[in-house]
Amino acid sequence: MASAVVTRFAPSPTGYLHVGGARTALFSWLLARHHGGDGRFLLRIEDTDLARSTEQATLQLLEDLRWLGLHWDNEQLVYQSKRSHVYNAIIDSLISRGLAYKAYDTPGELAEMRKAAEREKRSFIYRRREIGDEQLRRHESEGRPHVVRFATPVKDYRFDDAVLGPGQGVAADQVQDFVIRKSDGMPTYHFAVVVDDAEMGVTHILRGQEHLLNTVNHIALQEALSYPRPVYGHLPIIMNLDGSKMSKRDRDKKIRDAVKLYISKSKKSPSDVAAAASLGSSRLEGWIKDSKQQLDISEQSALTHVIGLKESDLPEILVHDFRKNGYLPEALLNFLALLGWNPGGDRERMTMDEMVQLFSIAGIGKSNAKFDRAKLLAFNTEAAAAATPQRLVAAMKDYLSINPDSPLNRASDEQLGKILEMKKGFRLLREVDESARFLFAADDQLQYDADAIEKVLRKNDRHGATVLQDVRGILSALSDWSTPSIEHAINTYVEQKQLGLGKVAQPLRVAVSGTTISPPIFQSLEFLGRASTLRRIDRCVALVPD
RNA sequence: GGCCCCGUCGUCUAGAGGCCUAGGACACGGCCCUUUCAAGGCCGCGACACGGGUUCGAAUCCCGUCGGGGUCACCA
Repeated sequence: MASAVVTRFAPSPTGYLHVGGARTALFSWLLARHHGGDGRFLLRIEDTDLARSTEQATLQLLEDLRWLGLHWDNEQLVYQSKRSHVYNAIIDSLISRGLAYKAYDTPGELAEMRKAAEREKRSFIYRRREIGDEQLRRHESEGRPHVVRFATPVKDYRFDDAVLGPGQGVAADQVQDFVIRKSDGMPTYHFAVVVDDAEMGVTHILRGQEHLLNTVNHIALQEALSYPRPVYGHLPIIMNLDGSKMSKRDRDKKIRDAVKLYISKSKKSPSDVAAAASLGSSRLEGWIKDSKQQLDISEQSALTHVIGLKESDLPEILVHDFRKNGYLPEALLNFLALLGWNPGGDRERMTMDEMVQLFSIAGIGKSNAKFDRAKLLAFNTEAAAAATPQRLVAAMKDYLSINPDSPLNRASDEQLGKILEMKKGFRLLREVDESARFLFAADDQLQYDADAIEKVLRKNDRHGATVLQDVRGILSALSDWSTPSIEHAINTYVEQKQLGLGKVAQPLRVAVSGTTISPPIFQSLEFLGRASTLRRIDRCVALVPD
């Protein structure tokens, strides 16, 4: 029997899934699925940081993973916060064997040691500091807070990385005694990750390159606990196009800049803005001043609404952001897979099944990759073009479910299907949404673009408006209200009058949509219906100045 | 700054000593199609970071320089 491949994704719950995390999850998932029945993909929630972890954040994380279709094989999710007893038992035995010890340094002392290291231009290395028995007893009787540190055996630590190659690690002079249990009694990431991976039988660990040096700590722990060493593969990091790190804070930054601009331009006070967005004014002002503070999703959308910043103006960072802007999960996944991995040769467009079949750690690259949204957009366009009508309707409904403000939420499945068909060639579902909204507006509420009216209808002695009048008569007399019949009638008119089709189509477009851009006009008219079409033409003609 | 990783078109990459006057995709530019916006078709622009070696021969191997990134938490 082939030996099993067990991979895992072990995020800490901080809300919706970051694209970097999504790629890590994808690679781990692909590796497991590539091994078919012998492969398992496990999910574990690393919530040892009690202050940061919330139930809602976990739910959001799971929502994104499900949307991507990266299903995990363990029915029961593993929460590290619920396993303290397991970790403590092991830590206590480590202490009794002299392999770990309690350390009583205060934060101030540690900071001082770090500063000293910095002054001497060397790395800060914590090694066990001998304190007398007497002082130890005094600390204990005082109940002074302490951490537990692992007494890392001092030697070279080297391991073979499946991505970066053999001989990774550090020399003996870089090893240090890291914390394995925090003063609040929770294990640190380094400890919990090693114990859990061993207990869950994880054989292959794919994670970001920022973890490369952590591996040394993990190996040292594995040796002390007689755990097998899994295969490690450290993935290149995904960066912004400008080379900065892709961070949730990018969205806050964009909003913050826009808010500042808005406040200075509109001459409104921060507290006005805060009130309009139903935020506390101290919350808003604190956030404006401190770039480390972050808004949550509902605060973000309230604020952007107030200052007129659109969702599509913000950089997508989280999987949820892409979903909200109308990307298809298969396109995101295909694009993400190619950020750091490729099957060799010129192969780019792949289905999930193809990726599963072709995936191998050997195809993972070593250098960091920049996230180019333009390419993702092209992938999405192709994925949408390749999707079946049913698939697109389902995707559109998913999009609408998290964009509740869209009037398209009133559309039936059949109507959505028609709209999607009209918009064939679209790039994003958001584009379909925004370009089809006029179909759901009230006839007497439609907004007209002044430039469009001027250019298409008023110019040249109201030529466009005159054409509209003619066309109105033709349309009202039409016996069959269907796309072919409308098209035929208009074409006949165009030939009679020796006009270009544009001279008729554009006025019509403006009249029913309010702008010079819309889905194909004849199909739009059919969709709107005769009554609406005529009402809009009448109202529009009346709006054209002399 | 110490330690560590990386370095092919603007971007993602193919390339594992001769197949490379370096291939593909996206972006960009031009043309075509066209009732708008897209989509689509065709053509084009465009890179082996630099300097030394090794070799008959290097994008591919070695060294150095430069550049980018990671890490130096009681966060993961």
